[in-house]
Amino acid sequence: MSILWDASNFSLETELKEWGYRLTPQRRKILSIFQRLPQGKHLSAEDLNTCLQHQQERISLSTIYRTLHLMVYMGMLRELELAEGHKHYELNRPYRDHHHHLVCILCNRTLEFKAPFINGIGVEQAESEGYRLLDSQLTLYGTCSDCARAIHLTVVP
Amino acid sequence: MSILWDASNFSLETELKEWGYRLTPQRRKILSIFQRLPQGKHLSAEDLNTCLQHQQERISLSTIYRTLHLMVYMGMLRELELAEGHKHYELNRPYRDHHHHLVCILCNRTLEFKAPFINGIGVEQAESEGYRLLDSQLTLYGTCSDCARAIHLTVVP
DNA sequence: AAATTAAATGAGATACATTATCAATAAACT
DNA sequence: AGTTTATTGATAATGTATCTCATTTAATTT
Repeated sequence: MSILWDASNFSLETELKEWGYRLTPQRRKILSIFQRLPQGKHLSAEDLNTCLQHQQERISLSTIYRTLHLMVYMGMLRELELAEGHKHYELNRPYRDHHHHLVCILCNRTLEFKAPFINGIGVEQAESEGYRLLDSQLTLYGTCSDCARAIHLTVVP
Repeated sequence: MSILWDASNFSLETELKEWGYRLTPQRRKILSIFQRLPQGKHLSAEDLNTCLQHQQERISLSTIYRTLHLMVYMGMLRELELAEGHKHYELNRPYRDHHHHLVCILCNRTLEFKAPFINGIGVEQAESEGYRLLDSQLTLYGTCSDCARAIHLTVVP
């Protein structure tokens, strides 16, 4: 299985069945929220929770975390390690908008950029070690120009 | 400033002074631990804490966290975002062993690999946005062959 | 060499994200 | 419909990291 699966011809039900998992309303609902998310938008577990509450859905935090893990494991979601102290998730759709991140370690401002050939490196490296690749992320850490300027007026946290 | 600085001709004292920070025994001690670490080895804040205790050094956790942040900011350390739920740190010595990671999201087994040209992409992208690049990390997430085999006998956490 | 001042430290409290436990529930299969 | 077993929900527990503030100390000045 490659990370390049197509979101359009995709059934949560058959995907779950393949792995021996069950189709539940909670899993259906959570996936549908990610599928309706605008390009480049990603949610934390807490974000997802409040989002569900706004839709009058009551899914426990335990289930939210469990479902996120499951969907990362099955390759439906990407888990983003940014710099805010909690993880973010988004649909894993490399065909449409697989992207990477440039993060300011001081203010956490994050810019996205594309680097299509990274995926090739990832697949090659993973397969050579016998891994099934789920996601590849290039993250650049630095300081943005605003912070570089501000740092001389204040102290590092 | 580039991320390609040379660890051999390097003085913590002058580096700190350049940024307007003070040289303290705690900072000296913490850096020296990283400098004596074997290739490819990285420590979490907790690891560092127990390591210091074994050496009869008593440095508070607050100071440990503050020093790690400071040294990442000054470019002496890399902060690694792997999959264990806490960050790891290692000396930032791109000349000698700048490497990337392939992580199994189930057992956290981590392999290192090199991809020298990644750095070029990083510098280019960061500079085009006015960032000062501190580190670039390509992280591949997947499942290793052992876990892929084991998963059919058990349940996803 | 003492006095000054501002950065740095330590200890503890605190916040926050995530995981564990376990009884109750409900998919999927017979 | 009945059975099995994955899944859920509520809550407690864990663990990483941050905040606060009084105390200490490095660097600078007199």
